[in-house]
Amino acid sequence: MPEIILQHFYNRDPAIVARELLGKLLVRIIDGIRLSGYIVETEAYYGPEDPASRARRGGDLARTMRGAVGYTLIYGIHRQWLLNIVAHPPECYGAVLIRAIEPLEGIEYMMRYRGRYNIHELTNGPGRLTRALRIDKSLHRKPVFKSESLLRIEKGIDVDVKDIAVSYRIGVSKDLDRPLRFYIRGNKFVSKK
DNA sequence: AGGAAGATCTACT
DNA sequence: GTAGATCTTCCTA
Repeated sequence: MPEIILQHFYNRDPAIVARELLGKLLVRIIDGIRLSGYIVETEAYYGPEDPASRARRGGDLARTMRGAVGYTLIYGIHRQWLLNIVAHPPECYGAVLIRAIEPLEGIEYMMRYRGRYNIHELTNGPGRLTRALRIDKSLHRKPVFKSESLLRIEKGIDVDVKDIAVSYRIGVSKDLDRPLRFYIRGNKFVSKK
């Protein structure tokens, strides 16, 4: 039986959650088919004090980032959907962006749907993985800690601390002074070295 | 009602 | 390496 990750896992600092999400299994059920992949790259985002955070702009995204943890936060940019998980201590803002996964189940389905047949180009980027897993705005604000969710996070593999690499975030024009991107060193499915 | 910004991806040179 | 595609969201008037 697959083991779901419980809600309290997300009730911590987003950087901690981002690091510990590495190796977890992202599972998507679509048309009764199970698609999945190990999370191999994440980024942590904070509240309005974070120049790269969507919380800065207010509105629904900011409210969601301060709302219940363990829920999806999905927003569009440049015609793609980006998947985040709300994660923060009580009364704070925070979310973790899922940037890349290593495909495990349903690889053929993902290839057909995305029209890409090179496995290394299937899910190595935040916009790419949402397309491969058919994730869109209809999955916004849904719990990933329930075993019946169509998009959820399950226990995956243990990642050794020494295999975790850290860098500054990618694609942001103004970053914080501390590196908030986490990825599995040497993994072939990470979006960038 | 309009405008601007943006946590990207792809194709082409 | 870089330009351009093309969409959602929020802010201002």
